[in-house]
Amino acid sequence: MTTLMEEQADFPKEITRMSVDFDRWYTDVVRKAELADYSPVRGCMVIRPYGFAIWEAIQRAFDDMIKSSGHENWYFPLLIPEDVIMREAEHIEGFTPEVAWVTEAGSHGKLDQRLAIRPTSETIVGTVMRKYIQSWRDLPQLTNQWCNVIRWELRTRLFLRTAEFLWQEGHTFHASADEARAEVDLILDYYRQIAEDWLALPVLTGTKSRAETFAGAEYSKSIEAMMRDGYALQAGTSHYLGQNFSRAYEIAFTNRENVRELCHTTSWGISTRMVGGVIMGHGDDRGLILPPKVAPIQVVVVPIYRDDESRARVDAFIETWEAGVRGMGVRLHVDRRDDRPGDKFNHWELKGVPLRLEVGPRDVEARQVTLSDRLHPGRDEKRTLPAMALAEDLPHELARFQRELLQRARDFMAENTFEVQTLAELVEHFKTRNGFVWAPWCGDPACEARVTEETRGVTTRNFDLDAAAEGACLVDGKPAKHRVAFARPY
RNA sequence: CGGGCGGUGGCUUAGCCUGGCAAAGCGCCUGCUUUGGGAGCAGGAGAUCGGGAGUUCGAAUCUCCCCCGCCCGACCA
Repeated sequence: MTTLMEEQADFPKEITRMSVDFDRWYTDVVRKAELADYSPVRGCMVIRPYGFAIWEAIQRAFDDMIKSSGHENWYFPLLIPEDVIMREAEHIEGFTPEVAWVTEAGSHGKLDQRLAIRPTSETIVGTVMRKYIQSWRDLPQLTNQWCNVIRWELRTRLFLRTAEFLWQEGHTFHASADEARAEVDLILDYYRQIAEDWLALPVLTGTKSRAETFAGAEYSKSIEAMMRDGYALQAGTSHYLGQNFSRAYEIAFTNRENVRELCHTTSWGISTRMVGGVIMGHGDDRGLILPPKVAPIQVVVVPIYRDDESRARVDAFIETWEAGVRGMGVRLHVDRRDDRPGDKFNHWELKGVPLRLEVGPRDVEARQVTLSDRLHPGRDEKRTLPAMALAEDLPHELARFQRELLQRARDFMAENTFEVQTLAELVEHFKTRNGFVWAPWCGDPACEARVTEETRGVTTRNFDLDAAAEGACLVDGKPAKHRVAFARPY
């Protein structure tokens, strides 16, 4: 009884503990950390400044990457005429269940032709780009747009699956298949870098099975991250579309030999879902843990004082080093609210701020600050740093935190990655735990479907095309073509 | 889209079965006191009880329709 109460007292009272109910933990954290909230519109969310700032950091990082390789930002229309979106059969078949349509408009009344609200833009981009591409000299065209899309999802969750979400969608047009395939790999590696270097989330990179491939693509590749509950999150996809779309939209060019050829195209995207990945990939029972590189606030300062006099002394002390620290590019916030320190500690831990500096009269005396680390929140693990070296030390502490967070996630992924040879072993595994499970697979969609059926929801995530497969398919025993990762997906 | 549950000040909820002045804790505002891990006292503001229709002298409460959310299932490039 006492133990239970003490234990509970040690954790935020406003969020459900992860170990009790992961889904509720997630929703509680998203809302109480002020990342996002529900809206009056079914399945659509409001992204609040603290959550949007994380997305903005991801945007900046990725935008810089693609600009460095010659990609350009465009904007294409939100509304896509029905005849345009319908032209690629396989594509529209895949999307039809989720497309929202505009059928009437203001005083105009019913429209002659329905307009789809973009669920993705391959069709409109192809239709538009067709007129800018005539010669091999016009290629490659490396386009990207940052926008919103609508997919009428039946079950929604904040950030992870919403009816409207924000993303970037890249659409590129190439003269050869090899060049387009290389583009797919380049972008996939950018996505890996965003995940690992910025979000501190290790990922599996590989090719999707036929069943998991984008509608209309020749093949799709993805990055898959592991969440703290062992579920997989597809956090980015890069597709080789072959000539499927250029055939349907007549996107052709005249080559060096004066022969007309169809373009080879790609498309790729990451979305606000990545913010969900950060939350579920790093969080704990106290709330969020944010990677310094994308944290809206990297260091929070909590002044501690007894009276007006000590308050003035503490403030003056903070001012002696605050500008210097900011000058090093550190996103610092001084919490001067008239609340008690304990309140502030819990508040900023819930919001996942990497580092906290506690500054009280004792620190002022010693010309130092007390450092508390979100990865080691215990009272016993606080350290002190000399104030005069803060501008130098804090960037190092943040870099250390970033490394440690990535290592922690890597360790977690390693501890939750397994290997099996048979369907029976795989089914047994998923009865008691989650994680990534590698197994040999013959490539037959029927075998894949069988796994999903017997495990009630486990699917293939991706596989390395170049890796040699050994052994017999876990389902039908035929020679394995791939070593594929299975997991429960979000 | 099917089955189940829920929506009451900013938040968490009680009240609903059995119709009769809308209530508590937290948060918010003011003052005092306090401040090194979620303080205390005093006073105050804040709700057309998710929306609409109906039954009734009277509806948060009963009936019907709709909206939003949660859980389970189906679906998910």
